[in-house]
Amino acid sequence: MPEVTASACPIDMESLVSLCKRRGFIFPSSEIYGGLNGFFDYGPLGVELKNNIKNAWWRDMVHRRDDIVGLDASVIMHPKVWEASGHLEGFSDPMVDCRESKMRYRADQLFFAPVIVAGETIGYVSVLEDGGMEERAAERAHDLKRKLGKQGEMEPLHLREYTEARPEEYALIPSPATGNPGSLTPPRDFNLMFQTYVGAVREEEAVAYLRPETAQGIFVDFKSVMDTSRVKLPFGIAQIGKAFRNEITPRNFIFRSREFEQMEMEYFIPPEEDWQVRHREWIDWCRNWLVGIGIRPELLSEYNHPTEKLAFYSRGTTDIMFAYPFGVQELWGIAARGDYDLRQHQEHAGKSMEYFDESRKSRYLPHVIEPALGVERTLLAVICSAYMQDEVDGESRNLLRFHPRVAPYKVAVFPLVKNKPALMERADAIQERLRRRWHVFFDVSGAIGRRYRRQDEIGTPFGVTVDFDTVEKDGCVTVRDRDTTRQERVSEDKLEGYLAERIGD
RNA sequence: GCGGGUAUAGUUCAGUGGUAGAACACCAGCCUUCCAAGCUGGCUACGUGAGUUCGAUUCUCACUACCCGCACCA
Repeated sequence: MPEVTASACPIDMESLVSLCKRRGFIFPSSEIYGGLNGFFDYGPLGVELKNNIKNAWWRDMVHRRDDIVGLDASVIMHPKVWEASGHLEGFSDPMVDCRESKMRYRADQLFFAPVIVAGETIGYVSVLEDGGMEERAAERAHDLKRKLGKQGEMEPLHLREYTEARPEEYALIPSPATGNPGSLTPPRDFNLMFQTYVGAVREEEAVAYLRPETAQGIFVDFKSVMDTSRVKLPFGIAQIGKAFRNEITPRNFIFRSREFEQMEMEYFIPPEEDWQVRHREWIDWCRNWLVGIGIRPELLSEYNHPTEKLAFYSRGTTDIMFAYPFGVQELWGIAARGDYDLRQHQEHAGKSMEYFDESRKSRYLPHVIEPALGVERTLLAVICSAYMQDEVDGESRNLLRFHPRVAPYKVAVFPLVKNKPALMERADAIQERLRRRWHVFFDVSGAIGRRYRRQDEIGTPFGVTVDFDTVEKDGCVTVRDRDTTRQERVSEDKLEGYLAERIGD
């Protein structure tokens, strides 16, 4: 299989951002006040596209399966949820900057050790974490000893994380970039959770957090759902909702923003079931779903997290990647999380999270497979997949070939000309009727060709034109196809059925 | 967070120390019998805040946002 690269993406970043703004898909947040880094607004077309993506996911994930139920938990939850989940502790990365070289490192990936020769500390060495760091640290220690002309036996190096350095040691540890001590800052915490206060009084006890992921709502409500929904293992709980992360550097348009929306599902399975089989099933399901809403399969790839780099609670994670204009990046993460989350909440809350298995007459904590997908990342992938330029009769044409399921407008209705009342009335009656079922765009101004092109650019799959024959002769309208520009005469009473067949849902 | 670049109309771009122009787009009217036609008219901009100056969109500084690279992304 050929490697998927960003250059495969049919649109560059600048054109993409410009198109989104120009056509009313996405605006910078609070633009009249200068904008706000990491936040975005969705315009008339953007909100339709976004809702269509969410609805498609919900229908396929919840309505069209008998083993998954839905949930909508609150954004702000008890602060202890985030203690139990590990986000309060682990969602922050201590960072260290080198003031001289302007390099930045994660403090837990920077290791240091004092060099002790003949009982005297002659200096420090530092290395970045990797397989050969022990050897490199030893080399540097010997270099240091030689440089200072010290004699005597060197004690074995004891490497420690920079996070464990004592304050008086910060100035003594050399920067890995320059080799000189004195330029490293103390480790600084970046907590990615937004803080707020519950109630009008701003005091410590009132501190709460905006959720950084929707998944914890599912784990916390696991028992309630189980007790009320007559679900039996294996089963899943799905949720769509906003999440917030105070990212250090939001980048790449809506790809990494501070306020975003997740579509997450936790699929609970018996602990002894072969999780790898389930995991694979879900990866395939997710990939098929993406292709089904119009994402181009040749822009998708998979990335398996190497076992040694997995988060401690994860047994295996596969990302479905997409070739965005700015690189091949994670779109959908499918993680096997074991029973970590339920176990944590069981311990912290002191409430049993166990499932009683009727068939085995035993109690246990289920394990979980978690497919987690960002709505905005999906939306971006949908636009990138749909974008194309082609040529019609020598004229270049921009179009978005949205799958009808996600297209903001499903059909546009036009009177061929607007200065003939008979055509106007008939077209108006048709749009009224179609509007009961679909989102319809009604456009009377300009030449008919221009109106077709306008719809091409916003991805409306079908155009319906009322002409003189419609009114005077055969009662048929012209249905024009966005992708092929081909036209077909369809009798007015068959129109709705004709469109329904092609739009689906 | 660091370095570099950018900021003028909805978009893409001109331009000036003395109140800004084009193209396309958009709106209205006329015309128009199926792929961005034509004519007429119209709307809309110097990112924000200071400073220098008689006067700043233009020069200076700060801020904000965006783009590229680095770093980061439990």
